[in-house]
Amino acid sequence: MPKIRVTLKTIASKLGVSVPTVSRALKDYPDISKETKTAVLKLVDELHYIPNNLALNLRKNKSNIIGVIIPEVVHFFFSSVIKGIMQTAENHGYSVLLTQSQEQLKLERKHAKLLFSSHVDGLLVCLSDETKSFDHFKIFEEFNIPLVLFDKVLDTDTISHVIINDREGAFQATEHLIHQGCSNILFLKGPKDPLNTIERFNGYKDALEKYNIPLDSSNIKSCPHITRPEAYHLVEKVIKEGQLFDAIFGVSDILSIGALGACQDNGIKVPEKVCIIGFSDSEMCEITRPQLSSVYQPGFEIGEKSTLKLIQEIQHIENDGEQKAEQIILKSSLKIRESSNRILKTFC
Amino acid sequence: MPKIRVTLKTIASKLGVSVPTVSRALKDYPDISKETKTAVLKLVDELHYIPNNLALNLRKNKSNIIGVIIPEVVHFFFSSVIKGIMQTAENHGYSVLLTQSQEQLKLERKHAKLLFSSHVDGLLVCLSDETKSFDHFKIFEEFNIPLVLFDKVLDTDTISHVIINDREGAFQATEHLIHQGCSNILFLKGPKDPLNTIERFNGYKDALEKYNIPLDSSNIKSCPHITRPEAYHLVEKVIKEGQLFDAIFGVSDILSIGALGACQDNGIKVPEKVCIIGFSDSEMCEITRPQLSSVYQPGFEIGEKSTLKLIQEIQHIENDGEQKAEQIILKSSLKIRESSNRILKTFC
DNA sequence: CTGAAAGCGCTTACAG
DNA sequence: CTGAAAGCGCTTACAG
Repeated sequence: MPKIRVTLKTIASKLGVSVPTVSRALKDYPDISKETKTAVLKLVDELHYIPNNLALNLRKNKSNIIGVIIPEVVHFFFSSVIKGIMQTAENHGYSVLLTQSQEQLKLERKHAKLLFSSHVDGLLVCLSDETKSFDHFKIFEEFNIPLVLFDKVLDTDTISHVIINDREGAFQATEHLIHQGCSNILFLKGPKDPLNTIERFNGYKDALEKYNIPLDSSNIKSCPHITRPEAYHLVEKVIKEGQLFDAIFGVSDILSIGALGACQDNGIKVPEKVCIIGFSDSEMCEITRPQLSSVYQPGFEIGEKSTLKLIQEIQHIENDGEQKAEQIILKSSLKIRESSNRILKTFC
Repeated sequence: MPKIRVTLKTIASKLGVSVPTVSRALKDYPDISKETKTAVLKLVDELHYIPNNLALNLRKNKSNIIGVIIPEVVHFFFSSVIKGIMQTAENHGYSVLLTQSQEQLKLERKHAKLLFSSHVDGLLVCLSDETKSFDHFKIFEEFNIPLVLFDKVLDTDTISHVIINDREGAFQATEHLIHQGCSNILFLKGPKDPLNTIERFNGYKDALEKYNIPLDSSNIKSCPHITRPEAYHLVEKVIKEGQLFDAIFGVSDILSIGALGACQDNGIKVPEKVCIIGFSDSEMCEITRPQLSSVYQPGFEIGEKSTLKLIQEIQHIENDGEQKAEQIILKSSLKIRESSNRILKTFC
């Protein structure tokens, strides 16, 4: 036989007082007799009273829940972001309702609606690659529910967002390759062009320009599904066809790792003949031989900063403040490892 | 100025009918006039009415939320489990409230309480390594809120759980090493011994016994933090000290990968001199050279099956059924790759 | 110091 | 076919 949940009513009737009195005793109200307070606290403890958040939320019109829509969970970068979100949310008394768009606009829409009806206090979204407008988030704006975007965003100056400086990161990576003596650099990208891929490409271009290296469009290669075998076969094909190159820059580590494998299996020494660098600095970079250089993308920090910004907006709104959108740009940084380092070789 | 949320009241007053009538019109009640129904539906559409789940939940005493406590998010295996949970939950109309214990009993406790007060309909837990009892989950049992454990469990026949056959998986891995001609097999384990590590050790022992290989306790090595550098340095030390071995079985891929690096950097050929196999079959296994053999642990399926079991229990309870605990054991399987394969070498 | 009343948004017997 | 009433568990002005 399951127990009946202990409510304020249970306690009130056991004590012969009213429900509001119990409620007040629990919340350290100024006017409340010492006796009732201690009696209430004693019973609360004995009966293991746990407040019903559902009722609280309905009453206060506040759920203390943050909704999250993320394209993919099984991914080093995104899971780091989630961790940053969860830890920050928890520290501020919020819970996290997590959903996954799987890069589909349809699912993103569905989850936005669900999270709205669940009365989340705020929403954290990394847009799917299919998303080209903010239509489905309009209700959040209308009802003053804060929305903060991170990582993959669209151009906006009305919605706060946290991104990294993709262009600068890609610039540094490309410049580094050039400093290693490379000038014929393959650029491996995904299929569609979300804003951050475009920015990475711009960074690549910037660096070439700075060093007066003409941009060769045949050096731009696309891996529609962003998988390792895809990059492997693509680079292998390039090699077999005799196209020359002395470096590879992949917009994602997994692409660079596929490229590395293709070079190795076709007798091209890395970094001696070809330098390779990736993007994200996932844990896999330390596992390849040679270890893979990469542009570090601070996932945890992105989660942390977006959540802080969101909570700040939530509190601001609760105080009836006007809200202005803010763009937060985090710094990426170069992690040079063996795959692009012709000077020193380190191990482990 | 934020809009006021549209409620049944808004619609009722615009239409000059009562709130219950609107409610009934929306839910396809039998007795309801065609006219009111169409009028209501029209307004619902125009005003973009979205029901308030908070109110619904309070009323129905059901949240359609599943609580999840997982030790770590940034982890290939766990994130696969989470994906399985989320997809299955979503397909059945449930949302997921995700929390992370970080392997700490203290946090697990805290989250259990929080999830209880959030009135989750059921709870999915992978126990932290520190957890030695079910005390903090007792309230769920008392109030008939289903709990399903997965992966890391304690011995129980009152709580349903989904695990893999760790012992069998480890047995197969060890037997495979023996078939490769190995007989002096290092066993790398973590610090504490959660049930699944013990089972993996038992599988290792079983295989040695079957082939009459004496168990050498100096072959059992511990990596307290389960990190790659740890395993690297441990195995390097073993090599430098001249302890002989011809194979390594790590209870986690990351340990085996560290071990692989140590062998390679110390001139020990893999798999020629030493065969190596890991556990989990994470994506990293395909990235090392040689690629790492591993015992596949079906993460997505574990998430899927636990969620299905949980939902089944939730529905069973809603129908006042008695509940019996079930143990679901999923099969692991061997993924043989280069690191333990002396016969054929494959690439890519 | 404490109780009665009202209300958050919804649903469901009970009347009519 | 529809409304008035009650209630899910809580909080907060309003009286006294």
